[in-house]
Amino acid sequence: MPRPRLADVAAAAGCSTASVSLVLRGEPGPSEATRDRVLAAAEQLGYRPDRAASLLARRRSGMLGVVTDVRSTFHAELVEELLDASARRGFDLLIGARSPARDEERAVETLIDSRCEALLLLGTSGPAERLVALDGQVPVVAVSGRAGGVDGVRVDDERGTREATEHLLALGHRDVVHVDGGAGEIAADRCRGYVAAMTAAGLAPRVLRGGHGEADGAAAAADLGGATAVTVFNDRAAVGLLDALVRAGVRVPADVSVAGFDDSPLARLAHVDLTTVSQDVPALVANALDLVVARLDGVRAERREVVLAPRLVVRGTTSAPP
Amino acid sequence: MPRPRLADVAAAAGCSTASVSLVLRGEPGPSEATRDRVLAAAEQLGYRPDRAASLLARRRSGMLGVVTDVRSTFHAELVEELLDASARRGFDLLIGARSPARDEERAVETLIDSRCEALLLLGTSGPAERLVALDGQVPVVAVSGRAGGVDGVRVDDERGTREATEHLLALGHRDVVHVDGGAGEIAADRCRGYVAAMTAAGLAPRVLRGGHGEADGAAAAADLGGATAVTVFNDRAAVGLLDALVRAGVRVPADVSVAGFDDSPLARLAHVDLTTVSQDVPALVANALDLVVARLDGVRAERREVVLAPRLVVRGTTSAPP
DNA sequence: GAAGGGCCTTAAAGCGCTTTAAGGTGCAGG
DNA sequence: CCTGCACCTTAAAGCGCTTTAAGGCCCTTC
Repeated sequence: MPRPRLADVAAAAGCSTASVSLVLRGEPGPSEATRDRVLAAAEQLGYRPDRAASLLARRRSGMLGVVTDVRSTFHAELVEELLDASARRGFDLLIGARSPARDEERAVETLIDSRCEALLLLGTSGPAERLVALDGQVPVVAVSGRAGGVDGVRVDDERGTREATEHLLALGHRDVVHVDGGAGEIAADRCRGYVAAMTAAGLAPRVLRGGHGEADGAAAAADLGGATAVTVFNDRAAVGLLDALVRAGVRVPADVSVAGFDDSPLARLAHVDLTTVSQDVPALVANALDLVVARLDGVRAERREVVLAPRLVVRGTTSAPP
Repeated sequence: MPRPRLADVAAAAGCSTASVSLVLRGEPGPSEATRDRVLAAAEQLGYRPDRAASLLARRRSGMLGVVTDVRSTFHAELVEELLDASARRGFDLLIGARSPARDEERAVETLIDSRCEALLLLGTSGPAERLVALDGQVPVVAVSGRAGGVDGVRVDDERGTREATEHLLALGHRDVVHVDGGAGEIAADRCRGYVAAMTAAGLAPRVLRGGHGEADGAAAAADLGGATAVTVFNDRAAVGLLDALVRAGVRVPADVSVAGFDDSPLARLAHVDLTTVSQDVPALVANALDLVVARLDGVRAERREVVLAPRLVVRGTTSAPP
């Protein structure tokens, strides 16, 4: 018994393949009676549509293009979630890696070339006019990055570090420093949140030079001075800092409290147990896909930006000052 | 200018679409002259085949089914690599999760139902006759598990722990214990490797009850006795053990050396830096896909089993005994 | 020179689904 | 009783590619 096709269902339901197609996709047209018969027949035969044929007939590719920065673990997380979430919505993912050498424009070209129906740019910082032009060709959504003129989804970074800092202040810390993430919009936002919380509390902010990686965080360990608490640009740098502190015999959180940003899997490890700010990757991804789908279905034309609230996750690396 | 199709290339090359199709897929038939013209035309037009149409016409789905144990991080690694490697070979992956509640047979059913062309069973332990029967329906490859009667790819687990143990013995350790992984073929193999190395060295083996997770490893910490070195079933358990030791004030590797198994990302973290046995996930996956492809292309009929050599990765958790 | 045989090439028939335009049907209104 | 209209339904034409069977062409061979 070969697998049933549309025609088999049609035969069983006593109608045409056109009707079956309409019913199974929930399109308007067929009457209630036809609908019932078709659904019953499909169910009874265990019918499963053929994706390739469907895509072919509707002239779609079923592919979404993603441009990601190869070096970012946060992007890796986003991609992983995207892989899942987009599969659930019936899309395949084509991943275009961007690196210092191979810039975004190039990656985008390849993706468009490969019939992607829409593009998700992770952490893009391209000039607005380029993005808008691109958006003219194919729907574009900027995920976790500044979205100049195109749809975007991101977490409120400023609020994230602000809340982390406020958490430390509430614990009684006064000398709180921030290890920043170097250049870039996101690092600037996070730094701003820290500064805002400190100034609001009438305290003087102090920012240490940092970066995206473990080594950057570790390097900052020497400059803490008398600080009893630190907010760090991201989890990787925070873990580096943590490691340097432990090796130096500094107890965390007894002597120094540390808070990261991202809630990466790293932070969740039992023996790291880092207090951090969660970006809610699933929500970020789900929203991005919603935007994409809405555009593809032609439901919406105007630009939209979604800003999600960050969520402070308090774990074991923060406590009251010594 | 809409994207070129086969007919456009045919027109440009002055031949039929049939010839173009043959040439582009490297099938025999067309003459050298035709081949050249077609390739030139395709290149010139920037032709890219339409996967959906191609799959449809050749009655294939382009999908591979993978059955994985949701709880295993090692499986997660395999899946991640598979995602990549199979995409490169033009396959989509359909993942069927297996858990204590939802057994392998069920997952397999769904996958076959969804038109998968072949199945990759991760860590299966199904009875040989069931696997063979399944193999009759669709090519099956057992990855990292005992392959009863069907194609299989795995690492030599016994040799892995044997080499890890030998490494510790070579460092001068005498009192080496093994924390095992509970029931299962793999745990048994690894345990056997440890025992073999110890007996060969004229020492008495001592095996502690363990398991797959961090907690299992941590629990074993209390039972080490005077042991100066430990080989652990897998990295997760080893990290748990490590954590328990550090918290108890035991220095690693100064007081106790620890070796894991899997070379998971966990082991590679700077502040874990675990000596472990690498399974070479990319090789495992590449071999598995080779087996699948060979079967699908009908190149081979007889069963084949690939056993890869493990590789000891010496990092910072092992050193000479105190 | 006819018959036979390699080699290439191609027309045409799908693959399983979507979509569009045309064809019923039944009922209200004239 | 004929129109007109609103609703359903369906035949048929693809989507872009693969594949098969048939056809051409040009040598050989007798």
